[in-house]
Amino acid sequence: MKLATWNVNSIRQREPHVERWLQREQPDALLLQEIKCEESAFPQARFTALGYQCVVVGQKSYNGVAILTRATPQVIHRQLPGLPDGAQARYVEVALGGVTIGNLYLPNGNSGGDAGYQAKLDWMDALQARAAALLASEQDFVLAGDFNVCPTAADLAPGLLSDDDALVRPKTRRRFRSLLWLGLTDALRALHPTGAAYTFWDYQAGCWPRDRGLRIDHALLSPALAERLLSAWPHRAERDAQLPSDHVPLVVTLDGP
DNA sequence: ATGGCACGGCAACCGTGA
Repeated sequence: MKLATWNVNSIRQREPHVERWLQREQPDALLLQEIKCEESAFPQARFTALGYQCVVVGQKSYNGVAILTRATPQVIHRQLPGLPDGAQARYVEVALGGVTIGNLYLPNGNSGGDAGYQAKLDWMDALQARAAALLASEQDFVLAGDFNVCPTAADLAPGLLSDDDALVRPKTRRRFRSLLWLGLTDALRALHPTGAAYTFWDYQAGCWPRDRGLRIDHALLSPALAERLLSAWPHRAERDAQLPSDHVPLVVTLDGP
């Protein structure tokens, strides 16, 4: 099974990139974040022409997530349980081939002052509760997407962010660690315990040519799935495309169908 | 030491991103 997560920073701008990548890589599931449109504006026909079905949770202008799959998925949730009604379009969960797949776009937390940061922490608490419920149900599952968390100092270029940035603040990192302590496996770090493995480079200040990036896109695996883990790595070459997203795909392969 | 960008949106800059 081959899965990938990719924050595309507008699907309408990145549709050709996604189409090329799908044709070349043929994943079983592609999790998209920041589609930045409502479901009616999602270029679904382009992907169905390539043999992919789309589950889209969108909103105008901001956020938005989608899951593209070759087989027919069962939709489980269209928003993260435990959040207020009318929440932003940041979560979609499906079942596919015996695996529950949660696709998430966690709030950045740097806008909106203290309340904005608290909303990020609340979102992480709801994610923790969802992970605990999935573990209790003994399903195989993966929670993947743009977490907007640099888990450790190895996950950002030195000096790139200040200590009070919402991506690295202690409460942010503590909540990410809590997910791991539940028994989830950070797929990339399980196979590549040290060193940089960035998934994002800012458009500004020559970050990409100087390789000053962040590892903020992650895939967390339930225990039985972690035992099937074969590979996990960012597709850095996508950052060199014409008019690229500022994120690249994180690709995970698992033994078995 | 610091810094230069991109996207959507009832339409001229602004909120947001990270």
